Amino acid sequence: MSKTTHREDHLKALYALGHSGDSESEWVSTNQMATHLGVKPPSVTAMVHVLTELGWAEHRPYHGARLTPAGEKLALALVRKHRLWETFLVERLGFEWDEVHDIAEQLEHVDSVALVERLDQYLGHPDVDPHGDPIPKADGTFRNMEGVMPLSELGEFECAVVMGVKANDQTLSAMRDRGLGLGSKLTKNDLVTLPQAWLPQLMVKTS
Amino acid sequence: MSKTTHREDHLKALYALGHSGDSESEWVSTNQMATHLGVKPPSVTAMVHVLTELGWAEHRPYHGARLTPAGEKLALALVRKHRLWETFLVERLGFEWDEVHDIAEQLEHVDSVALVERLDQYLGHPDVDPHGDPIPKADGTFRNMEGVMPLSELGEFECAVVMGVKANDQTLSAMRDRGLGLGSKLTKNDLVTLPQAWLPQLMVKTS
DNA sequence: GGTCAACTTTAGCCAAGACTAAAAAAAAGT
DNA sequence: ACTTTTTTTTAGTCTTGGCTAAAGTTGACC
Ligand SMILES: [Mn+2]
Ligand SMILES: [Mn+2]
Ligand SMILES: [Mn+2]
Ligand SMILES: [Mn+2]
Repeated sequence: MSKTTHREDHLKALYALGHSGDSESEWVSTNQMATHLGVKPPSVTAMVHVLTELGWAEHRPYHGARLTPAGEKLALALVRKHRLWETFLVERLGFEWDEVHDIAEQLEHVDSVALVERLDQYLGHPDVDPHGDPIPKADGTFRNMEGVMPLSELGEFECAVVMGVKANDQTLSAMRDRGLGLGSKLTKNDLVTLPQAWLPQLMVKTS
Repeated sequence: MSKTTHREDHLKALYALGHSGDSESEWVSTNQMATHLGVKPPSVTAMVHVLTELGWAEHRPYHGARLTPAGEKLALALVRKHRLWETFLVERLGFEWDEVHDIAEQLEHVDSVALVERLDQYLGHPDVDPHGDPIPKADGTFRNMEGVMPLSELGEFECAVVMGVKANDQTLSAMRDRGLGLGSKLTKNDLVTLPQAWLPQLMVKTS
């Protein structure tokens, strides 16, 4: 990878791991980063030092790292590109939702502001990507996602609609085989029928 | 750049420089490669050794390098990707023909066979890119381009049609300002009116 | 054929990012 | 509180692809 691509992957990892909860940006441990990126901890320490030097992250030794506001802005731009490309691949090229992540992982590093903005326009300024994840706008704002929660945390309900899904490609493929997709309607009965592992992965809204 | 991207750029350079004439693949000098790629000659020598080791090029020291059949196949796949992306950028995203080369230079390195084939289908299997250059098919065959020659080599003619153009972005932009594009009709008068430097760059066919 | 200029390769160095092994710090257990 | 385990950092090495400077080769020109 280019120097830039490398830094971008670490920024994205910091962003993804720091926002896994609903709370503010959390401190992310070196081990978490290493696991997420598929490298060894010393490599992460080195890159965190670089990001700190660039003003994109701050580092408390033996405690963790997190993005600065500047780093967060860059990370959001990457997430925006990733999700726009995924949308293009599914909406225009006819890929399935379990086939696009790895390709978007490469496309997100193409450097051209004009390209991102034209792509966004071409796709009609979509709000969410094929997995129901919100696409940040150019200014970094998000679509409001309130009322959406994991199926596992839903209490009493009559009917729920799938608004998104947090799963790897293999699980996404299996869900597709069962006819699950964005907009699918679920009933109480599905709580028992579906694989239990999927319940926290299916993001739903009552209807 | 990634290891792969680097090798690919050298393969493309060998291809481009080795096919500049109409003849078979020619030996390409180290200096030519270095100039083309914007690096110093020793760097080229090193990469040529790597490509030779991989069976993609052959090297006659102090004489030059050229692609093997295996290397040529890989180079053609890259040219295919580059030109398909350029076509997408112009036809679908509305870029001008002088804005797409640098972006395609990045997109061509995205690694996914399925992506290239779906893109080709999405674009309706185009024969030529926005600059009139033929797009190799998946099997490596080309559209026949006979009858096309530089305007400077055209003898007597009544009317010629622009079939392609060999120019950098700056020149392409200037041509666009003059209303020139693929399909533009030229008359004898243009031989005097147009900038003389453009005559060998405008590929035309008599009509 | 000898000389010289141009080109190419080799030799040796640097930067970036990976790794392993060892040291240091923090957390956990008793 | 003291020991032990886990996590993180540092130290040192490897790979890849840049570079400059020096040496080698080719070929052109007398
Ligand atoms: Mn990536
Ligand atoms: Mn997604
Ligand atoms: Mn390229
Ligand atoms: Mn082109």
